[in-house]
Amino acid sequence: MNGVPRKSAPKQSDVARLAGVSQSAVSRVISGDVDAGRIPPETRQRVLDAVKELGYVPNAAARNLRNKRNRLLGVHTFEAVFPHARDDFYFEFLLGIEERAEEIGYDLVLFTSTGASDGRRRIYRDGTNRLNLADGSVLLGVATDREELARLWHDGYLFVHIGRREVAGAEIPCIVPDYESAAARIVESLAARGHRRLAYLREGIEQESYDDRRTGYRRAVERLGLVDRSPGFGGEPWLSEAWLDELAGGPETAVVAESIRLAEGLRAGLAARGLSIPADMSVAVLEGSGDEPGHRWDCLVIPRKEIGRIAIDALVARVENPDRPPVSELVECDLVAGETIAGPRETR
Amino acid sequence: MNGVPRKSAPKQSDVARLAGVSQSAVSRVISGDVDAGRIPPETRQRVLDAVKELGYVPNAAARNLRNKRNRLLGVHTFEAVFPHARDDFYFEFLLGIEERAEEIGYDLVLFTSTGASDGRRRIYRDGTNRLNLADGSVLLGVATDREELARLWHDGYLFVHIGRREVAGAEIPCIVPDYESAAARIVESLAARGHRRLAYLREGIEQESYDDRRTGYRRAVERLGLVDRSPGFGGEPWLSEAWLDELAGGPETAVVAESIRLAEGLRAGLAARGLSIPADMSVAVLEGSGDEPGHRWDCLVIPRKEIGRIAIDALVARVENPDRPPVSELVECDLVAGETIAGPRETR
DNA sequence: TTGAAAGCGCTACCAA
DNA sequence: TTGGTAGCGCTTTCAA
Repeated sequence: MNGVPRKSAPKQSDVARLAGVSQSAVSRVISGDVDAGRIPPETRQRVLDAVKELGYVPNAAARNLRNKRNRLLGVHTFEAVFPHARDDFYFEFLLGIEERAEEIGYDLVLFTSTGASDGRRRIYRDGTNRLNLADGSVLLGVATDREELARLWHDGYLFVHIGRREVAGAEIPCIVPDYESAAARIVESLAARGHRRLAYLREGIEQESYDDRRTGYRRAVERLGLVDRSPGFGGEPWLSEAWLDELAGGPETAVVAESIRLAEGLRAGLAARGLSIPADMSVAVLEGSGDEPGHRWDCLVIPRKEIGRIAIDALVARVENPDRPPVSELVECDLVAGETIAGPRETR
Repeated sequence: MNGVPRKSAPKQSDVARLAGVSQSAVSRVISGDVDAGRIPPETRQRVLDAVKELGYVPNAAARNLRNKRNRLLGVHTFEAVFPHARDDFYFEFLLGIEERAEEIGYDLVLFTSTGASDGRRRIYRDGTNRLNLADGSVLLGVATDREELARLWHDGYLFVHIGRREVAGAEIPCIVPDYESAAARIVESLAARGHRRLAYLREGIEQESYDDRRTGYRRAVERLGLVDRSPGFGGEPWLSEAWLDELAGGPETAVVAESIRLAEGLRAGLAARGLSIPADMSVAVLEGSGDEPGHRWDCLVIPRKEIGRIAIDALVARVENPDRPPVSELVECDLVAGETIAGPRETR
C-alpha cells in the first residue's frame, strides 16, 4: 500500500463511452470547435459531465502530433540560466519573457537537457534537435553558437534571437537594443554640453552589439564634426598606461566607454593621475540597466525586460502565422543621466 | 521572397526511402536500440548518411505519444518565478533544479500559462491540467493551493513539493528542510554556551515549516530543562513594546527568532532600551541562506540549491520507476556562526 | 447532428 | 537481419 492512485489517464474514448457518444463528438466538444459540426447543448453537456467525472485531460503529445502546435515556447540559453540570472544579464530578459508568456497563455520550456560537459549548451546533439518540442524558441546567450544558429535557420526552425547575430547565408531574426542610435544620442548630448574632443574606450570583444555601438559613435562624431584621436576610436581595445598619461595631459574633455568595467578602469587611472570625474573629464557609458550599484554613470539603459516581452510577441506572431516573414526588431534604449557628465573643463 | 526555407521536416519514411531500407530499420538505427534487431554496420551507415543528408531530426511529439515519456519535467510555482527569483526565495531552488536537470538530461517546463488575472497560478483551469505535459513536476511556492495539491494527488499525477505541505487524505511527497533538527541544534548550542533562560520570537504565519521550527525548539527546550516564559513560546506572534520592556529587565539571556525580520525588529527594540546584541542578549535565527547582506546572524542555512537538486532526483526516480512509492525527504540544514551569540551576560 | 475512419511520426512486435 | 504492421490519443474529413 503506497497510497497512490495509479489510474492511467482517461482518454477521449473513455469519455465517449461514458457519455454514450462517439469519440469524435468528444473531440469536437473538447477542442471547442464552435463552427464545425455544431453539437447540441444537451449532448455537449453529457460530454462535459463525463469529462468532469473522469477527470479527463487532453494528451498534449497527441495533440501536438496532430496540430503541430503546443502553446509551448522554448527558451534556449547557450549557458546555464540561473547561475548568471542574478547578475542581470539573463535576468531581466527572462522576466519579460515569463511575464509576456503568462499573459498570452503560453508555457515555457527551458532547454537544459542540451548541456554538454563543458558547460556550453548545444542544440543539436546526436542529431536530435530538442527544440522541436516547442512551437518556437527564444534564443539568447553571450556565447551563441553561430553554426547551430545557421543550422537551425536552414532547418526552417522558428525562433528569434535576443541580441543581434549575423550568420552568413542566413537572416537571423533578432530582437536588438538600438545601440547605434543610443550611442549617437550620447555623443549628441556630449556635444550639446560643449565637448568637442572625445576619446573612445573600446572592449576587446568583436560582437555585433559592439559593432553597433561603434558605428553609432563614429557616425555621430563625424556628423557633428567632433574630434577623436584615441586608440579606441582607431580600433585598439582597452586602456594602456601610456594612453592614460596622454589623455591626462591632452585636450580631450570627455570619454565614451563601451562598458562599465572600462569606465571603472578609467576612473582609477585618472584618479591615479590626480584627475576626477566629471570635474576633469566627463564619462558616458554605452551599457547599463539603470540600477547598477556603485557609481551612477551617465549611460544608456538596455530595456531588457521589454526586449524579452517583444521577443515573445515576435515569436508568437510567427508561430500563429507561419507565413509571416521573420523580421528583426530594434528596441530603443533610454539614456539615463548619472553623475559623470559635466561641461568641459577649461583647457589646461 | 522572405528568405526562409520552409521545408517541412523530413521523417523516418523519407530517410528510409533515401537509404533504401524500411522505416522500421531507420527507427532502430535512430533510437540506437542496441539489442533489438541488430543492424549490420553497412545498413546502419546508409541510414546514418541519409539522416545527415536530409537533416532528419526525430519528432518529439510522436516519440512522446509512443513512449509516454518526454524527458520533460514541469516546474510549477504558485506565483510568477522571476519577479521573486532575485530575493533568493525561488532562486536557489531553481539553481539546483536547473543544474540537476541539466546533468541528467531533462528539460524543464515552466508552467506560466496557468496564470490567473490575480497573479496567482492555478493548475486546473477549465478542466485542463497543463502539468500533464511533463513527465512529472516540481511544485513550489509560498502560497501553495491546498485544494489543487489534493486534486493533483488524487489524479495520480507525479510530483514532488518543495517545502512540507499537509493535506488531509493525501500524502504529498515533499522535500523539506529539517527545521526541527536545526532548531533543536540551535537550542543545544545556546545551552552549551550557558544560556538557561530563553525567549522565542514567533512569526504570525501558520505553516508547516514554522510548525517544524516550533516543535524542534519546544522539544529541545524541554529536553534540556531550559526555561522559556515568552509569549512567542506560548503561541503569541510578533513582539510588543510591553514584552520588550519585560525582556530588557528580565532574566532571559538569549532569544531565538523565527525570521530575520523579527530579529531585526528585536535588535531595534533592544537598542532603543540601551541593550546590544550579543553583549546583552544573544540572538539566533531560524532562517537564512548564509549570505544575507547586513548583520551576520547566527542562524540556520536552508540548503536551497541542494533541495532543488534532491527534488529533481526524487521526481525522476519516480518518473523512471512509477511503481516506486512517493516519499518525502528531510534535508539537513547547516548552522552558521554569526556575530549574534555570546555567553550569557551576568545577571543584572 | 453524428459516427467511422484516416492518418500525424514514431516504436515495437511478429513474421519472414 | 529485415520489413510489415498495429497502434499511441487526437483532429478532421467524409458519409450517413
